[in-house]
Amino acid sequence: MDGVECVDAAAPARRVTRRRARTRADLLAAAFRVFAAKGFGRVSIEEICEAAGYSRGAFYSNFDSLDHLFFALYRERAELIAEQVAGALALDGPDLDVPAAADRVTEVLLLDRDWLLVKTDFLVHAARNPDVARTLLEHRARLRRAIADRLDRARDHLPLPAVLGDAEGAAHAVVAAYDGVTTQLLLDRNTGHARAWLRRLLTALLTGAGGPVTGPR
Amino acid sequence: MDGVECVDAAAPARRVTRRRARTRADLLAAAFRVFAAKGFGRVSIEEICEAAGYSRGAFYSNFDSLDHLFFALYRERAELIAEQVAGALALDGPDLDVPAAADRVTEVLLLDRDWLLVKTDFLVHAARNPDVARTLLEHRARLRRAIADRLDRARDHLPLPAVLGDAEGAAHAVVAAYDGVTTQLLLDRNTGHARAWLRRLLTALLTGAGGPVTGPR
DNA sequence: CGTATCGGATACATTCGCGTATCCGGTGGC
DNA sequence: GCCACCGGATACGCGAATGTATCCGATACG
Repeated sequence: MDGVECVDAAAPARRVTRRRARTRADLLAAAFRVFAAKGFGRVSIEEICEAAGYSRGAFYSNFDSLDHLFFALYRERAELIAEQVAGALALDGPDLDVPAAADRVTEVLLLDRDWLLVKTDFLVHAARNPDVARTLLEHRARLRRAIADRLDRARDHLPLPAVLGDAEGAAHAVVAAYDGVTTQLLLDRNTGHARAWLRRLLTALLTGAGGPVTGPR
Repeated sequence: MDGVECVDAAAPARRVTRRRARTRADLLAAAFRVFAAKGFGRVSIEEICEAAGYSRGAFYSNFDSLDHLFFALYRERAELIAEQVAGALALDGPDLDVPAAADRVTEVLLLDRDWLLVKTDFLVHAARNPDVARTLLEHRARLRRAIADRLDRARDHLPLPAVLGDAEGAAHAVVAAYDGVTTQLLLDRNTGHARAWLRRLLTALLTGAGGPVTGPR
């Protein structure tokens, strides 16, 4: 309900002990598992502590509330994923092999069902919290930017369909396709289908291949 | 956690009193509002009763649990929406004006933010409950079927891009686009953008318009 | 108009989760 | 190796939400 603070404002130079960092990491890892399994909002603080092998005292020593932990967890993982995606995009040269790149990115984005679950929980949470939503929107904007840059770099070899507008627009479409496939994957749990569909959608959107008039590619 | 029963199996011909039906409807309507505002999992039974103007006794007389109410609520609304979509699709003749149809469907699907919120809550719930997921998948399949039928009816005037496969495949893509746009809309609350984007995506996917080789328009 | 039943209200016991205050063992600085 | 201190464990009180058992007014029916 209250705005989740992003920075520990009034922390007067906390000496980050080795031990402390470890328990914090343990709690985050356990929280990830528990959240994925039961869903945010169906999870008690004690459950997380139990899963991590600590007591509630440890929790309150490291986090202010469950919301804060959830937020921290999301930030951490999202950062990680973003780096991996950037890496997967930067792999090949100036010309872009859309299906191949899509496969590589898919590997990162669609393979970990637990992450999709937690991410969707966070989305639902953000949808009702403008402050939280802002953070998520920023992450998405960064992701779009990375994609747009990649598309721009390859715009000589890959002319984009006009309906999508510039590279930024195309990136928007890519993210939408990703979100759409995610939804389906959450329900049918068929990663193979999801990957194939994402590749299909991306090729259809980006290359406009197989259009009605165009002959056999 | 337990499988949510769809049929009231052991109900020995309950005489559906007028009064009873009314309170049940009131509870469902109130639940919709409360769920949309706070999210499933952050809502207590008492909150719903309070919003509906009844006591908890009334609730337990009409529903077994919060899960059951949520399930019933989703079924009711989803049925409603499905009918409206079918109506919007059936409107024009054998030839299909994609942007116009998209606009009409959008009107039904994207305009009610509260419904999107509840629907996403339900998605998250279903993602962890195979039984619930099955119901949602059936609804989606029915929606896809309606779209595919519509596309089939217009396949003479609207040749589909080959990458998407048959009409069923194209319908799959349409739903994915819808889901993707929904996600973005939940975050930025910009219905105008969402509608425009859905139209863009659908035209790009279905007509393959503005492809790289094709000239202006 | 009387009565039997139905539907919702009220009251209660119980469980669960939270946040805090305090304690004790291990860790790091010197 | 001693000591101060940090970090996590334990214990406690509290409030909220749940499910049930019982009561009373309304409603339908003869």
